[in-house]
Amino acid sequence: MTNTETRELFHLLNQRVRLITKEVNNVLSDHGLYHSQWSIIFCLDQFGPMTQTAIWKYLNVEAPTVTRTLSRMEKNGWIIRKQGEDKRERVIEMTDAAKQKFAAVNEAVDQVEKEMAHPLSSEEIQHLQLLLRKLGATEGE
Amino acid sequence: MTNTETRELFHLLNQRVRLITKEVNNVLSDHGLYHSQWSIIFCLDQFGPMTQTAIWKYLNVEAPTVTRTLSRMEKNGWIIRKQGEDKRERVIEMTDAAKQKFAAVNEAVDQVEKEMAHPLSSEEIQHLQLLLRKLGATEGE
DNA sequence: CTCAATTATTTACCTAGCTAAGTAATTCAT
DNA sequence: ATGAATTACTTAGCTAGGTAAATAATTGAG
Repeated sequence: MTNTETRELFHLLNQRVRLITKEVNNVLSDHGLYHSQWSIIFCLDQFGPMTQTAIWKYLNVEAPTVTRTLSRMEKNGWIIRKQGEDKRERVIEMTDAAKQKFAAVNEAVDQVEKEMAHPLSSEEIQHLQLLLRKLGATEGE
Repeated sequence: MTNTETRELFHLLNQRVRLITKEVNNVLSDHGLYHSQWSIIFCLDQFGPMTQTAIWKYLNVEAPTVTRTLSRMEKNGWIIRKQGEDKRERVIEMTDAAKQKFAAVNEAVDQVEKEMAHPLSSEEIQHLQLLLRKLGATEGE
């Protein structure tokens, strides 16, 4: 019985995330970005230039994923990679073009996210966050 | 202010789903399956032989995604495709081998899911489902 | 100081979402 | 009954997760 509940929950989770990603990608396509590229831009805006490791650790993604996405973004003129003090590191910065576009994209994303979150009250959003944080939280978190 | 909350929420959602998928994939790898392949097997067990369209509609995924995944599963001996009455349709069935393995895999997945959901009470799971259903629910849903 | 271990990034190769466009079978309007 | 529209599925090509293994730079133990 409770197994069924759990199944449903995970099924629902997957569906929702796909739906949301799709929606966000759709909005971002007007700006020539994809969801995960945007998440990197957002990260860079928030923290300033940062190392690739810092990025993938923050996004909770594996290193090769970030390497690949950054390559695309570099090719498309969103970011540049500079060599760090430690010569193994590559420090990622937004290009001037990216900085100029940031506000508009941010606005658009806020818009969709607000729409999608609209059926929920502020308290519900907080509660949802709380429940999600509990879900799948093994010891080390 | 509320924008930040929303951002965090979507960020968290993505992270959780990735983490969960990873965990499930890890368990499934012992059985030679991946998460989305399992979701199809589960579907077939529940509803019996079904058409590809029925599958992708149920899973809320696009048709080509299912086509590809089914090809892999066919190659690996999990399913067979039979021609339907309507010759455009292909009816998908689990193989005998798949049916034999089903119980063990189901057990293993239940196990992980239960572990991951463990920090949540039954009420919390119900509530989480409710909140997720509200999220991103546009008119047509 | 030197060499083994660690760390940052990359490469290669899986799976799995997506869209756009194609093919074959069926349905439906005329 | 025929031809246009629809439907089921596929193919091609994109993004983005993941793991395993390679390379280059740094750290650290002796």
